[in-house]
Amino acid sequence: MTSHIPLPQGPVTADLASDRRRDRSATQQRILEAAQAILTEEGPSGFGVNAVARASGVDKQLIYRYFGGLDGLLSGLGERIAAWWQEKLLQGPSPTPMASYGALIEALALRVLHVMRTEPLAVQCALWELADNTQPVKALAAARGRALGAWMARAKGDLQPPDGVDAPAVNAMIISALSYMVLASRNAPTVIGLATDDEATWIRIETALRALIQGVYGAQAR
Amino acid sequence: MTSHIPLPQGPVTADLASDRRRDRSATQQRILEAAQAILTEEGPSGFGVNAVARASGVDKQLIYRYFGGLDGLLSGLGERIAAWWQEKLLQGPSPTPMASYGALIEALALRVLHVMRTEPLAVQCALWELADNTQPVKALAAARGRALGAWMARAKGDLQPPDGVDAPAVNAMIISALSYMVLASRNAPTVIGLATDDEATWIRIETALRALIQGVYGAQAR
DNA sequence: CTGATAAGTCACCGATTGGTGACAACTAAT
DNA sequence: ATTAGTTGTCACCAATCGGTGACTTATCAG
Repeated sequence: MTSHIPLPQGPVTADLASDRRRDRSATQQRILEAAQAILTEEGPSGFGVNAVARASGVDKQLIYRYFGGLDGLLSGLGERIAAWWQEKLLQGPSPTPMASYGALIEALALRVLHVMRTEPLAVQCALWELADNTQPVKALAAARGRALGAWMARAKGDLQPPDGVDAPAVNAMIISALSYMVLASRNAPTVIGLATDDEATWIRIETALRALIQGVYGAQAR
Repeated sequence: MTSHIPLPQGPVTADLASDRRRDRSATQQRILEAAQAILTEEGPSGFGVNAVARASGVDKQLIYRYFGGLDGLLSGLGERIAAWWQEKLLQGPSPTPMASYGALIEALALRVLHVMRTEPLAVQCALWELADNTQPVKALAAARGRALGAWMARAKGDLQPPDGVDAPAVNAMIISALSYMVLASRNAPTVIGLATDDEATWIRIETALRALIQGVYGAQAR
């Protein structure tokens, strides 16, 4: 936040600003941190070599040297964000084995909703995945998918969905619904007739979510 | 498609190319058509004054004269697309009064899914609404909302959702789920673990959709 | 202390963007 | 036929983009 301005740092004969010693890996780190910050704050459209160089106070030439260009930078950022997803999903109420399959999905859905609503980076990533289809961005989507899968595996135990219900399809729809509503609520005060700028609406959404899940997976053990 | 190249048309003393007589409203129409085509084919990121001018074979100066710039062009395009939405939603199986509230929502959801899957413009509009928050784009979203509402009003009759179910919230989630899945399937072969590049998966999604709706709105009259 | 090499810096490139000013060509009313 | 006003055309602008070449400066092995 404080280093967004490319410090004056003496044009010639720089004798100050040398508190930042020459350190390749530290510079790489600075670049990646700035890249993540840019994506978080400005979104995919504001992302680029120039913006990252500006925000990190590092000459863009170094981005090319260390990451080989925009694609390389994206790949590096992708790895960083993949780790971030793991952390964000796994933290919070620990995914202990659940009482029923419905409860498991409910917990997962609520967790996803919470992360999407509180983490701008999550939203920007989702947005990017929808708008862009270049390889590094696809890797981002894959990383999120893995994080979700890991969470499921940890919490599932030996629970099984009821017979006659296509659990993967239903689950995908539920996660999709939440993702879309959070994305859409960013730019519009009302989404499909729901006033998403009102906090009470999100309580209604959570309730509706429970109703949907109970409806398909049964009102069994809760 | 054929007029993407800005026809040579004699730099001086143009005696041909005058089959296109000087006609303001016709030119405006050409511009709007090209704008819609660009949005449909290239998406929001490819949209711009230069692109539209190029595609329509019209000098971009005229875009500024007749629409007052990019924002004005977007507004004009917005009106055009609002009408398009009305048409697309209302065509197909006419929204006759349904047997039950669940059946009504199911029909609406299937209609939306069909339009989203078969009309690239619908997808690009949704994408644009998510990525951009400028006024003309917001108007686009509002237009779609109105089209949906009109469909509902026409088909609803005096049906009422069962007591104890927050119908607006549930409906919004269902439409959101479908929207997100279609959007996400554009760039990724698999969405939340679902292979959306396989047509069979979409049948599963429709089935899951019915299960969800019956779950909340009851298995009553079908 | 001396070089070689890596790290950092700066000035540029071509392309593209949204946007304007000035001018030529056509149309229509007088 | 002359003229006024519209329509179309073209050349330009500043800003930004991703990307590169060439330079200075610091670090460290010998």
